[in-house]
Amino acid sequence: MGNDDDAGGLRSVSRAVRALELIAEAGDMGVSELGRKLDVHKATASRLLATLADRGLVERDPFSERYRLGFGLIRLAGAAMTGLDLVRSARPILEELAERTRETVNIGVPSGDGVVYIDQVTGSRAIVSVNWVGQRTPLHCTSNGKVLLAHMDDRELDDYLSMPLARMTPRSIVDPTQLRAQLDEVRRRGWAQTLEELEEGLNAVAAPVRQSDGRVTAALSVSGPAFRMRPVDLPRIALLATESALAVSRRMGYVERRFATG
Amino acid sequence: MGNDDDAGGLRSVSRAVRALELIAEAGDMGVSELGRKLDVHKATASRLLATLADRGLVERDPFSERYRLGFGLIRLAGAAMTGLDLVRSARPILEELAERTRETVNIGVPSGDGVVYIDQVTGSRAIVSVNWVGQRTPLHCTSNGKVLLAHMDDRELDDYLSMPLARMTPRSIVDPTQLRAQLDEVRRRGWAQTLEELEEGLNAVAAPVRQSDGRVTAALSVSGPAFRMRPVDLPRIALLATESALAVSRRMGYVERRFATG
DNA sequence: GACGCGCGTTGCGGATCGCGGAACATCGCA
DNA sequence: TGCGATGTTCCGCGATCCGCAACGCGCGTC
Repeated sequence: MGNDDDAGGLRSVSRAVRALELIAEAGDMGVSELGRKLDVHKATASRLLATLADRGLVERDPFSERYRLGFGLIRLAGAAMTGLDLVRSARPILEELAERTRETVNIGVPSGDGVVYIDQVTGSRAIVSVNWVGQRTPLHCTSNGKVLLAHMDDRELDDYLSMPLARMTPRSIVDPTQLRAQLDEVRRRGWAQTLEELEEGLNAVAAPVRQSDGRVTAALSVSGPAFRMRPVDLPRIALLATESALAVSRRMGYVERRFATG
Repeated sequence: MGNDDDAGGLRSVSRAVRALELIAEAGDMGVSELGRKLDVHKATASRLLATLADRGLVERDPFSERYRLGFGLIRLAGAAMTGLDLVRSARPILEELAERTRETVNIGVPSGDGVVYIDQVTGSRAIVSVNWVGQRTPLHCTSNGKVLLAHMDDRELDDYLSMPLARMTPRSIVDPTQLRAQLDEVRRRGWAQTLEELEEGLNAVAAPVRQSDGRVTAALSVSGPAFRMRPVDLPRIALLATESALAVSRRMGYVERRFATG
């Protein structure tokens, strides 16, 4: 899913990034295997991996001799996160929200045709804490994703809906018309919800985070098990999420307008 | 610090990674500036950044027009972390340790001439939770680092100690002889401590995590404010940390030997 | 043990791709 | 308006990196 082919740009660099993505998807990779997937000679793949390993972006398992993503990436990502003022500004607010709701709080941004979680705070009631940071999930079956879709340009939204929507669970919304109706509601009331649409037993609500120019560039969600986050509970939780999202937006320099619509 | 020059390998790829590291250090960067630091023509830097941006590893601030690290890196790092069995295995144990000590727990691995934290669980008493994941800190003034140094090959250790040790606080150990004595103690009693050597007011203890072959490849630490983690408290906390580290080691396939020394 | 098959790593020569220079557009500033 | 700095695009040439092939290695089979 999301094989964005080979875009333009410097060839080896492009190829290197592609290699990293492939390894990320597969978990690990051998030289010849990478060569086949990149459609290059295995000698080329070998040299590429050697370079990446030299720089610490990949490393080889001592036993299987296969390549995996390396710690260098984690270091770079750490710098990326601290460099992103969004994470910096949002952190304390996410923590407060996690404390108030006692559930897991995530903040995500659009990336490709999905949403990537860039930070997470685990609530005290979370039984098993899955770390979603860095994960990419589909837009149409996550609450964060619905928020982002709801505030997307019409053209982009049309593009997205022109592709078939993946069914992750029986309750995933895969009908574009139905999804559009939901997105209208999201815009109207200011928050989105998902009811076991990504994973069975997992509900969530999300609210938009705005940049200083008012554009929605991120979304903030509270998610938890369906038995604790029943549909009847969601409006209350969503209110807290909306407040927090607004607080983050303010930190990003957003000031509310007094226009009724935006 | 740690400008590892231009190592071998494919040129543009090497250069691209170098560029990412430079941007990580500086926070953000312009085209010409990068060109100067990489010692290439600005046209080259422009193309390089365009390619990286195309692939999502960097992105440009809409206003300042300067480049920053992008979300693509976070996505890759997320995959790297879930791919690393160390993080997977350690997570629940870190959480248990954080709950028992109510302080912040980190796990780190050596990278270059420092230690990189690859995962962290924030304890409930942590006042302000700094996210260290992805950060690189010097070996000689962190408890994790001391553990790693203590179990390093003699040659590597000599190399490290041949360079001057940075003084981060007044209490940093910068005398190689004194540090060696501490490392002996770390090996003997099985855990390391730092007393406000990295940051004033911050104490920590750490214990070694071993791979299946017995080599120490990571370290696990508990850190907190000096007034809660007084020197007299450290042995008790270190005992917990050592137990947890051993539990992680076992999950990695390590079985204790009955030899007195190793 | 010989053989075939797959993996990964090195030389090597030659085509390709990317580098550097230059020109151009833009912006801020005096 | 001129100046300096930044960033992008075009073009020709040459270093670089690719594909080939050969080699070493491990594994299973005949």
